[in-house]
Amino acid sequence: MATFQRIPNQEEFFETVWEIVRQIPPGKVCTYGQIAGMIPPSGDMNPKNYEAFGARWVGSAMANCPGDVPWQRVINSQGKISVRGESGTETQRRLLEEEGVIFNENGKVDLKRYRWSGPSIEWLKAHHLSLPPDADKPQQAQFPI
DNA sequence: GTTGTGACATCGC
DNA sequence: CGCGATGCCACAA
Repeated sequence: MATFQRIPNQEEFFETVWEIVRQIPPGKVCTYGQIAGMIPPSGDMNPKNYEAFGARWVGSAMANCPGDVPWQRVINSQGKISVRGESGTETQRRLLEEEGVIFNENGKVDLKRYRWSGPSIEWLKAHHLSLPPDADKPQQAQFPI
């Protein structure tokens, strides 16, 4: 495994996504874009394009994820659930609430509080991944609730 | 080979 | 804050 700087195919990409998602601890959430940002784009693709569509591929990976992947901890950048299917949305919300994640009146999660900082640097290096852009960035923003 | 579409992100109104 | 439009990749039919 390991040692790939570009994404040979969708399967590799999916595996990497799943591996990252498995690192998310209970009670924490992560955004599609954040995960995509940890995975270097394939050499064949413009970084800009990857940035625009990488998050979707993460979503595709979730749609086909194995049973041991905590997919419920992956939400969109708005702190909202994007799972297709209403039953799926309910399931995801319930699972997160079981882990202690609180949803506000708008059905959104406070990302500033529950956002996963990302895996350890060593873990990223071991998988030849990039550091999340906002890993150590101080989080100051609104608190809509 | 063409068309449709996706578990997204961002900006504008 | 909510909703609509836009961007523009890869894959399935």
